[in-house]
Amino acid sequence: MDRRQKKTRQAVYQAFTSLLEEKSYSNITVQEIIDRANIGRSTFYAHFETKDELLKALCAEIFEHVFSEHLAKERTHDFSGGEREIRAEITHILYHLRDSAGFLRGILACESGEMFMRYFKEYMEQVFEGELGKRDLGLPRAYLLNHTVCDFAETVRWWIKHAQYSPEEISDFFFKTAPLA
Amino acid sequence: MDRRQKKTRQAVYQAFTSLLEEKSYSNITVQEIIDRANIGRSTFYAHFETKDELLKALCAEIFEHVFSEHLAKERTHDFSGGEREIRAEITHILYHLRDSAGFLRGILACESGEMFMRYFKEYMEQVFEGELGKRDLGLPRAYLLNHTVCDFAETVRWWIKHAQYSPEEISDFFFKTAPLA
DNA sequence: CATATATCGAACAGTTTGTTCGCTAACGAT
DNA sequence: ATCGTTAGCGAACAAACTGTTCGATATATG
Repeated sequence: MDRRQKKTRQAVYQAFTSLLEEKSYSNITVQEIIDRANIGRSTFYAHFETKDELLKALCAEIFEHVFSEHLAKERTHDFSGGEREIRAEITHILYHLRDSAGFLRGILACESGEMFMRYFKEYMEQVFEGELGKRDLGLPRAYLLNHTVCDFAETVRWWIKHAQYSPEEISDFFFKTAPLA
Repeated sequence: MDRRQKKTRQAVYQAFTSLLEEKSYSNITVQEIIDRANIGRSTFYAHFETKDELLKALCAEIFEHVFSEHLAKERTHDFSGGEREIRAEITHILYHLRDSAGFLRGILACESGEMFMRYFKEYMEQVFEGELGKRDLGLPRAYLLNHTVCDFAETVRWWIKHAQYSPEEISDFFFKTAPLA
């Protein structure tokens, strides 16, 4: 990709995340992003159709990082077998998420979080897809998957607000109630 | 309150909910609400500062209804004792929510569903406060409460999207994984 | 160097928002 | 029934934001 394009995208991501740490998503205007990124108006629209598309692209970038190991595993069909593996994977993801805590705090600050959470859950679905408990609780599979994914996502959200816990502790919390056995 | 004011508020609520059944919150403009409610522009702004304030007021109105029984119980210090009572109460709340399903679909289908969910969870905290399982799982109480509240809220959100289930079935689903025993 | 392409930024039309203000209509207390 | 008070009306307005266009300029890449 052209160096200029990379520079522009980087400036936009940077401006956007720094704005997200100050105010909620819906109160941020394209104009503010443009001003802070120091780019021309038409340049922004050459890269992103809307503010929503920008958020989507940014989330994809973040998740590319957070889920990199999982996606690599999937590509090589190296599906994890037991509970030990999924525990390790979850803890791993939590470590990655902790690195982005600043950005997450901004984007999860109330209203703005919804969209991030939606994308996050999409990725988590892939992680939990084959890991749902074998014990049949008499629940629709779709319900169980949604339950587990939301459980984890809300655990992460809670963690961001109560930052005193370690990834291992949070992982423990999650597995104490999750129906993954 | 002045009859005229009541009439105006009613017209606005009505217009807003009917719009929410057609399109998502963020795509509804104040102008549309005004047009459908058949009121003057300045009249709307005399009642509500912003669209968000309107949503807030409407949520408060809805919850006043949905949680009326629970709030009455709390006022008379008639705290429920066993699992049977809380199950009945949850089912009751689900029945109330089903009545507002059209409105909920609109409000949950976008970014600002977050706002509704936040208010909803606030109320649900009161409901679950004294009902957390006695079995100590070694989890912080704040975590457990958040987990349970989010679990229920997400169950409701899932239900709105998969409307083929009855309140009783959804209540069963919820209690199969909830740590309330 | 030469060609392609990214950026710039001003200008534009179209929306939406929130406020103001003079007028009219409805209310409710006496 | 009257009368002072209050609510609603709606046109007009300034301000902000959006998304697009276009010619000029700067930069990248082969």
